[in-house]
Amino acid sequence: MLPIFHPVKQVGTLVDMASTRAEPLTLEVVELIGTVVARYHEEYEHAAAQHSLTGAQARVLSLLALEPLPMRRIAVSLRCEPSNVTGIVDRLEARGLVERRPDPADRRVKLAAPTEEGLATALRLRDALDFAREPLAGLSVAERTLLRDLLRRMLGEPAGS
Amino acid sequence: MLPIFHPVKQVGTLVDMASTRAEPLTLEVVELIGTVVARYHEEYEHAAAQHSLTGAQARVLSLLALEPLPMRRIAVSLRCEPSNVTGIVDRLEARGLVERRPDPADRRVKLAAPTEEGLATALRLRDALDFAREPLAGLSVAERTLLRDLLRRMLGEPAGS
DNA sequence: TATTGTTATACTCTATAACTATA
DNA sequence: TATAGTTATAGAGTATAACAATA
Repeated sequence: MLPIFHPVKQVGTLVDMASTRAEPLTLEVVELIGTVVARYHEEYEHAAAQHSLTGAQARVLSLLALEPLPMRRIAVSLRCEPSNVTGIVDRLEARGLVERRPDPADRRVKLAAPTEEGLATALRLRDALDFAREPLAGLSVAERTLLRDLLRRMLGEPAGS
Repeated sequence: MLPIFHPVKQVGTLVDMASTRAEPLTLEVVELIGTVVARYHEEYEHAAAQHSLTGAQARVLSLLALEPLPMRRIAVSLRCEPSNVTGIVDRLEARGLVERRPDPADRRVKLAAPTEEGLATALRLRDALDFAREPLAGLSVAERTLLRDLLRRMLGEPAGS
């Protein structure tokens, strides 16, 4: 697994409650997705913790590893209030993983950018996130293609290759 | 979507970083799973918020709706320290959604159980979690079966029906 | 002694509102 | 006037450590 995110812990509760709305197959798929979500978060939090980062800090650092961003844009990506980003970047900056630079085009803007050490940490973080990559290796190319198309359709995306 | 969980916000960052380890197909599946995870959490948090519950509170309430549990068991399910459960159950109890009962078999134990109102809230919460149920309806039975088997294999579970 | 639940403490994330400096 | 970022504040979740009651 690679992307982003936060805490998660438990699986399989509501699904078990008498449901009159969905048949067993659908419920089982829902349950499996719940398990995937749980696994995903555990992997992510664990990988972050290995670098003494919280989930939010790891998300921001990973985001900035792609490109430096204004504080505002970080908030949009994280879907949180801009005021929260101040603290998260403060902590990353205090650890020397991120720095704030002025934006030549707009003096109101501060661009958060990873330091060399921050970039290295982000790369190591990514390599630690093997949740999806490893289990996916057990599927053939045809199966992964199938899974991709099914997930795309489930997410309402175009199914094409 | 039904089960459990917590915050999540952003998708698709680390995946985009130059990866020398996985080919494009696998990375795309990983990205899609990240999107599923994000969607899952948004749905869950939104459903919880509709009942003025936090994600953690909704998780615990949903868990107890299946069966009353000792505080310790709740902590195990949530994968957090038992001391945290005290506060979460406190808040649910203050709202009249949960109550603490003695365990006749062991006087050290307190069983957390949903009140009638708590049970009703848990059921309404479940009904609000349509993330998986609804998009899954767009897949045929054969496709859902396929998705189920692929997810099972990805999670290292037996693939049988 | 070991276990259950709680309390006390400290840190992080979160949203809201008010503030500043720019635009 | 509007926007970017910050500060101040308060609530919630989290872990750690120490505690009382019970086993």
